[in-house]
Parts: sequence; structure tokens; C-alpha cells
Amino acid sequence: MRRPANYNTKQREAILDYIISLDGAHVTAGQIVKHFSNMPIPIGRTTIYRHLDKLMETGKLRRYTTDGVSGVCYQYIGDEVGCYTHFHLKCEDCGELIHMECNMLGRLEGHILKEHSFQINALKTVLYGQCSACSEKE
Amino acid sequence: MRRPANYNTKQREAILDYIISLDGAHVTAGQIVKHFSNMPIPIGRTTIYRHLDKLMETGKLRRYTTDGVSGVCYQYIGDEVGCYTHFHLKCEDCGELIHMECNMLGRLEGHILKEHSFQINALKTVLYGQCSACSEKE
DNA sequence: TTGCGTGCAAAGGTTTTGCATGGCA
DNA sequence: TGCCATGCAAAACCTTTGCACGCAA
Repeated sequence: MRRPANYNTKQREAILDYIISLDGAHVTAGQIVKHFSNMPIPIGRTTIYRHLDKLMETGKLRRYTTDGVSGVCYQYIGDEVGCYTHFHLKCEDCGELIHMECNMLGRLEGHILKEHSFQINALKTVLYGQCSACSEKE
Repeated sequence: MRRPANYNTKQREAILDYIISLDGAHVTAGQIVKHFSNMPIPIGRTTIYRHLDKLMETGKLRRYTTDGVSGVCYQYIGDEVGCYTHFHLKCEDCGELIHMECNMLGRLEGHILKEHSFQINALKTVLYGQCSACSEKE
């Protein structure tokens, strides 16, 4: 039974504050590491990576792969309720994150669990593609 | 003026044959390296990476980053048009990447396009979760 | 013969792990 | 006090580069 306590440490708070201050912008782990290495109270690589993982697992952070960017990008999505029950669509062109609530997804989860014996984790899953605004631009 | 000659070497042919034999499935550079390291006539990392780059430039291969998969994925596209019909499931416990071919996915894509005006990119999308083997272990 | 192809070794960058120490509850 | 958090160092990974040798044209 893994039940991390999530102690309230200075580092944890500082990292979360920083990501929130970016106001939804994407940031790589490397950028965060660099940011905190120049601070009066520096924070180590390891700590940053571990907190990013934890914040992902609690749904506060979303993680993306971006073509041409070395390393993975993170984005703060906050405490919005319901992120456990819906999926996310990410436009690869404009970067827009769309929260998609739809019972089609419940059926998808059910189908994959029943027919493919696989339990989807909606918190970590992001569907990539192109939004309507960007497809119209073409 | 760089104008590579693209000599017909055994290695070049072997790599292309292998990727074609995957029939549109996605494969990482690491998987290809591993595949050829166990062959009677092994092929080195360097050669494989360089051929992948070349095949990309000639348009035979598509390269894309896949969320959560370590390393970049490649796919043979040749003259073909389709082959967008399968998704990937990645087990968060054992790391296994499962290729899932299922017409449920076609319906999902159609639904999201029609009702949510979003065109899914199946090449990049990975559904996270837990596979049956790992859920049984618990 | 010429110049690209090959592959070992080593470097570069990102992420993870081991382990001793520090700090919250 | 009991864990968890922290962070250094080192390892594990993926990918690229340098360089000497091999081989197709």
C-alpha cells in the first residue's frame, strides 16, 4: 500500500509556485532545474523530477511530448474538479488543451477493459491531434 | 552541395526490409538496434541511426515523438496512405507498449471529429494504464 | 580510385537510482 | 521518533560525433 504523505516542504511549495506562476505555459524539467539552480536556496535535479512525477499523479500537472523540444514539457492545469473523469485533447499546432467530457469515453474505457484487459488511466492520458480552429486555418 | 549517393549496402537493405516487415507498426530506434544486434550479421547503432535519418529525408519513413515512450518512434509509410488505425497502450507498471488494433478506435476517431471537431493523431497518442498481467499481480 | 558507408569508442543531454543526511509530522 | 524528503554522485538511457577502416560505384 503506497500512500505518500506529501509533506509540506519548502521545495515542494517553491516548485509548485513556480509552475503556477507560468500561467499555463509549458516548461521542461531542464528549465525548472536551471531556474532553481540560480536561486538563493537551490533545489536539486532529483527533487524536481520527483515532484513533477507526484504532481502528475495527483492530476495537478500534465505532461506532454513536443516535437523538436529536447525533454518532456509540463503544464499546470490546477485543481479543476473532474479531471479524473474526462479525457484531454491536445492540439499539436496551437497547443490548446481541451477538456473533453463525453460518455463516449466511458464506453471506450469499458471496451478496452473488457476486450483488451487494459485499465485506462485518464489522468495521464492525452489524446494528441488538431483542433477545429487550426484545421480551418489550412 | 550535399548529395548523398545512397549506396545499396546490405545494411541499408536489411534495415528497410525489417521496417517494412513490421507492416506499419511503430518501432523505436532502440528496438531496431536490439533486433540487429542479435542477428548473424549485426548492424551497429550508428549505422541504424544514420539510415533512419536518411529514410526520413526521402520520405519513406515517418518519425514522431510518442508520449511516454522512451525514444523516438519510426513508421514505414512508403506509398501507403492509411495505417492510422491502431492505437498504443502503455502499461505504467511494466512499461510494455501494446499495439491495439480495433475498430472501436475508428469509431472513437469519427466521433471526436464529428462531435468535438478534433482530429486525433493516432501516431502520437498513447493511452496510459495498467495491463492485465500487472493488474493480476496485485 | 574516390568517396560514401560502417561501426567502435566516446561524448552530449535527459532522466533515474543508491545512499546518507536532513526535516516534517 | 518514524518516515518521508532531499540532493550529491553515479548510473542508465537515447542520440550524436570523431575517426579509422571497408566497400560500392
